[in-house]
Amino acid sequence: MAQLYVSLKDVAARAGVSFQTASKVLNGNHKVVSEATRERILAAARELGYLRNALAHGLVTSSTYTIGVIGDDLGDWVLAQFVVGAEQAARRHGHSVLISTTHRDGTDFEGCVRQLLERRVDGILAAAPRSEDDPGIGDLLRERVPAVSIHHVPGGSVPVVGSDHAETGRLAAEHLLGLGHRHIATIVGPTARRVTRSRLRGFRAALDGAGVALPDSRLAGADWTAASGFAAMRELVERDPSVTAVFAQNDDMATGALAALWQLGRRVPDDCAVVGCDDLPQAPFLVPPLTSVHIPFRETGETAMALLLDRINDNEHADRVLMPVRLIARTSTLGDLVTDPTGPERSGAPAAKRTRRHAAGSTGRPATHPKE
Amino acid sequence: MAQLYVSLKDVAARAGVSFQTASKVLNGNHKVVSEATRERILAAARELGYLRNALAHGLVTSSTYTIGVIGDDLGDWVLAQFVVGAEQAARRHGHSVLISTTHRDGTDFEGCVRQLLERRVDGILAAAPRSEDDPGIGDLLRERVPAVSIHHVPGGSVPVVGSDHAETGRLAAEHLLGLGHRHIATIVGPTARRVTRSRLRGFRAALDGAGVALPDSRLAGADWTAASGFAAMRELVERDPSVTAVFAQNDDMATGALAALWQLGRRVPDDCAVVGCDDLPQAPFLVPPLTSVHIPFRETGETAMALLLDRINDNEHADRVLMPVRLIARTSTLGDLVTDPTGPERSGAPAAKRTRRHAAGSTGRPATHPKE
DNA sequence: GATGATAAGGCGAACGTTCGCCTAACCGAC
DNA sequence: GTCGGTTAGGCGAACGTTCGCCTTATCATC
Repeated sequence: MAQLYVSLKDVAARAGVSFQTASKVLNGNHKVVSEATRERILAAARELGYLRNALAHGLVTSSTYTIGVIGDDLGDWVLAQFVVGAEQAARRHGHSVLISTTHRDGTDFEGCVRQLLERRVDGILAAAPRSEDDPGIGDLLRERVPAVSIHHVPGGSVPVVGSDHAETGRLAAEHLLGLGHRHIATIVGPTARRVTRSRLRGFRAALDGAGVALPDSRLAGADWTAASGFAAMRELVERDPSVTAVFAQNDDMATGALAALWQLGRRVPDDCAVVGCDDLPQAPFLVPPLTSVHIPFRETGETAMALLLDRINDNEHADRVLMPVRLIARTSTLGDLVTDPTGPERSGAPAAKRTRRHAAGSTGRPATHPKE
Repeated sequence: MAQLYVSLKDVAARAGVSFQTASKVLNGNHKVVSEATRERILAAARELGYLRNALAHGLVTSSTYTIGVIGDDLGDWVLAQFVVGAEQAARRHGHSVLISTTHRDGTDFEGCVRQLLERRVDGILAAAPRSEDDPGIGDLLRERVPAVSIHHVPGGSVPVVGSDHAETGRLAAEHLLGLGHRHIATIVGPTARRVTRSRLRGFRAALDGAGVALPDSRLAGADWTAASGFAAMRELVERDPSVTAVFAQNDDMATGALAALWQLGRRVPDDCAVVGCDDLPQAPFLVPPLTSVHIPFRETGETAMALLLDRINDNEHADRVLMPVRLIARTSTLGDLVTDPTGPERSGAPAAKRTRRHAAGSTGRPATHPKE
């Protein structure tokens, strides 16, 4: 930490030129000096360990090659995936990422924006679901720099990159219907969230299409956590013991549901099938391996960042992007049809539709399934 | 995005003062102007939406109130927790966080440092386990700004905040020994990693102390993923079917181990108890709920950032901090003793030590459960 | 009525860049 | 021997701040 940073002046002095000339050379402005002095300058920079001062650079060019990312809580695996994807895309284009997380209650969005704008970020990427219906957010994001969000932003003019939530619900419903289920329940996230409502809409529409009802007794609210999924599942079974399948709107809640069913002594999927959503990395290794709708979070982040960079560079760009989702079928709905969690994934409905099993098990899970 | 940013000059013009005076007032330099002009300046700033240019500010004060965080892969839940904790601590002290992730292979550490230094961060927090034994890293981190790491850094002079890995291994071993297990196996992470070796050292020492051997046949290598834990568990059982307990060095591998045991038809914990490490949020909701050593990742990040800020401010600071770890006992080792995954956690060894159960009618599942 | 203290705020310089224009030297050609 | 063109590099200004010192006006005091 001895003498900290060397400036252009230092480099220029050592090379015997003016600092402006050094600047030109170090910016790759080839044709402006002789090969000899060019070499001298580059050598001096190298020897002195010159690192351009991005502050000064940004001050004069008024662009910082830095993108601000606002997130609610990066401790959340899903949100973290977005950010990772976004960071990688940014880095590929020579940009850095400044992160700013809202307070626990999700209210400090404005403070985040301010913090980023003071640092003169070139653009803002919002990953703040809790603020999706706050009307002020739109104004903040429209204010000074280009923005892109991965959640709804009131008022428009902020492009959104997301996935097709209704399709997600539809996939889950059709998978269960295809397996012959008719008594189907669902565990949903907070109803204030758009994603909750959209997934439910798609889910319900598919059931309706098949003439299957979704009464309130088969709908339980939760808050995305495994604990809430656990409680919701118990509640569902208590309200209507005839339920044979459940769709949880995310894998954490599905994990809780599996735990509840296990504790209640209900076999999965024989007594009750479970479909999750998100396809977390551990989904194939839950007991039993969890069927889930895969959402490409990382790719969503990459796409969102790419779109933002296009906007910043005044390139053409879409106003809205929907990433594709797909269902990965595993044991929690298929039963014995799938035996190896490490094996190749199955997509969509099982190749051979079949009625629900009742046979008690030969191998495998039995130990944990006492009713036999 | 109309006219972008307003400068101090604009504010000053509107208030009818020089921009330097406006600067003083906006920096809270109270006693230097009359109350009236003070009000006028503040009003002008508010009306114009003035936001200080952090670039210019940093240029002259040579401090940016920005901390660089280098991480290997924030998609990893554990690493993300560190970063979240760090970000929150930074934010509490008015600092922002610039993140920079190494390439997939973990080699681009130098590029990350460079990127951060160009932006003149006030300090660097390293969370890059893959570089823990790269001798060059130490030199880079010592070079220009204060640094703190949450992993070993060769060469010293970079404070490290971490947890006591040997203690972690010891806790797991003693818990299993206390339950009467004697045929104990372990699934370890990559042996190149220090954490792997330390946890193994503590684990082995505790077994040694109890006169229990840990032959190579009871040791399986894996790579932290659930898939590798799954494979390792199958291997362990195949090599030595008499094993009655296993300690996996993280919860993902433990999750894979649970899946493998389930697939093999072995009851947990009756046939084989499982202890994990990390205490992921879903651990209480695995089937069965997983006993695990809790590591305070978030708090580690907070502590590391606090230490870094102390260093930056030339306050006194420790050279090494070890965060406390504790074992949370759940069904995967205790069996029926624990019935409610949502209930209060149990810490340490079970209140009443007991020999292993053999009761056949028991199911590995809550006795409270409707078997009626 | 000169003196000195205090209050209120102006002013120049510096931070490290980029950018566009300017200059000096050299060279060949008419 | 003057002209025009090219090559190599210098130079001033600007970006938006902070900081320390300077100036002016006001006012009580001797």
